[in-house]
Formats: sequence, structure tokens, C-alpha cells
Amino acid sequence: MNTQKQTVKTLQKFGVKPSAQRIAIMDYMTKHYIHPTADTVYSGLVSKMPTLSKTTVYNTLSLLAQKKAIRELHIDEKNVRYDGDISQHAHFCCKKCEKIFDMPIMVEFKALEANGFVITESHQYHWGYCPDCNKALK
Amino acid sequence: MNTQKQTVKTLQKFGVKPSAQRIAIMDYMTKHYIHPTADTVYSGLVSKMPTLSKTTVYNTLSLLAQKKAIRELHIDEKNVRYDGDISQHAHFCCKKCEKIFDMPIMVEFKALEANGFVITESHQYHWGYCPDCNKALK
DNA sequence: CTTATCTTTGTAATCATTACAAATTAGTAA
DNA sequence: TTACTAATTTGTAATGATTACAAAGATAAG
Repeated sequence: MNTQKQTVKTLQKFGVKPSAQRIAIMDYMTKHYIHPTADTVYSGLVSKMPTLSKTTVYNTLSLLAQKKAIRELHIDEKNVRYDGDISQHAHFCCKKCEKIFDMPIMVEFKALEANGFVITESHQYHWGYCPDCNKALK
Repeated sequence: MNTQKQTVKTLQKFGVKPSAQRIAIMDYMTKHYIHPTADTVYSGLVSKMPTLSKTTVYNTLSLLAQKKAIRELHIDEKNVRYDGDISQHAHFCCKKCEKIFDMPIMVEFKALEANGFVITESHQYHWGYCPDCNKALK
């Protein structure tokens, strides 16, 4: 459904000049809502694109996040993770299995511009135990 | 006002056995609400406690966070930061000057225990431009 | 005092991420 | 096409925060 052409359009919409690598990476991100690390993205693409460099993956994910085509998550203390789903939602990280789950936003964000702060991005992170791990703990 | 004895009591309240190093570090955290990194804490203490090891600072901050005597912040992508103020509040990181500010939480978090998730900790992070940097940008 | 346990220390690794310069690709104009 | 310029990609080598680990030191109980 997400043809290459649509991905090109998406990139352009966010002000990112398309290239084979950028298309592949953006495409991966919109098809894998798994909050992958740069390394995971690289592993998922390198077989189809053998010349792909890890540096390019790092740079491109960073660029896409800066252009707000994807989101950069800091819920995992070990690695930066990226989310191709840019709709408003919170994240949950299980302290046992370390899986990351999407969560509804419970708190509405309101810019505090009155105080002179300009908020361009807000994240809500939760930690705890996911249903499976919680069950296993009992 | 925060005597050594009070710090000992605080540590005990959170289930942390007091020691000279732990008291010094906890004391520092309750007196410096500056969201310091482990390195900053080390630098702030080593002159008064010359044998202090950086490893101890890392381990102790981690322990204190695990026991919920302090909070571990992941709003700064480069370093883990710690907050001695454990009252409910959000954080803001200026993308220009990289200073970290406290922010009010706008709504209470509610655990999603109904779905089987057990939330033990929630953080709300904002990024953008602080009043000073915002003014300077214009 | 002795033994067992807990804590601290210092050094050496780890490893995700970044810096950098060379190589490649794309874009443009003649 | 060709030549020139700019943007992108690549691979390797650093960076630097954090952790692993084992030895040394402190503490508590008997």
C-alpha cells in the first residue's frame, strides 16, 4: 500500500530530499512500528541494499527526526529508538523484557508559551511491567 | 537545614544503608536541584572527599534512583541526569542552551492497570526554546 | 580478634554514536 | 555529452559515558 512514490512524497512533505537510502529508511520506518534502534534498521535493510552504511542510517534517522518525519525516543537507556508513527501517543517500557509499547496519551500537552517557553516537542514515558511480565512475576 | 542526620533518615526511609559516600551524594542531590550528571556530582564532591571514586558516584546514583530517593532523567541525550526533587513535575530541555528546567505537570498520571500494565514511573519531557534563547533567536 | 558481608576504589573494557575525509552520486549549465 | 559544483554516502577511526571486575577497605556480629 505504501508505494515508493508515496514515501517520496512523504519525504518531500517534511523537507527531506529523497535518495535511495532515505526512501528505504523512511519506508522501513512506516512499515515497522517496532521502535527500532539504528542498528535494527540497518540490519533490516542491509540485505536488500548491501552497500548501505551504518553511518548513513544514523545520519538519516537523525535527519528524519529533526524534520519531524519520525520521532526519536529516549525511553530505552541503552539506545536511541525511533518511531515511524508520529501520531500523538505515549510510550511504555517494560523493566523486565524491555519491550516498548504504545500507550494512549493521558495528559494533554499545552505549550507554556505564556512563560516565554516555546515547546516544540513533548514526550511522555512510562516504565513498569507489561502484562506478560507482570503475570510471570506472580 | 538539611543536617547529616536528616540525610541518614532519608536514606533509611528509602531502604538505603547509609555510608559516608551515600550520605554525601544524597546530601548533594537534595541541596543542588540542578539535574546534575554523575560527573557533575563527582566534581562537586571530590574536593571535600578526595578518595571518592567516580564508579561509586555512578553506582550510588543508580542505587538511589532504583530506591526512588532521586529520579533518573533521560531528557538529555548525551548524559543521564539525576533529580533530587522527587515531587511530581515535568522537565523541559532547551535545544539551544541545553539547560534543563522544571515544569508543572498539567494533569495527574493515571496508571493503566486495567489493561494489565503496572506503571511504576512516569516522566514527561518537553523540548524547545527557553525564554532567553527564544528572545535571542528573534 | 576473626570471620563474613557489604561497600568502595581504580583500571580496563564496552559499545553506541559521531567525526572526518575520501568516494560516489546527483544536478546544472554549456 | 561533458565539465563543474554541491549534496550524499561510505568506511574507518575516534569519542566518551557508562559498566565490569577484582582487589582493597570498612562494617557488624559473635
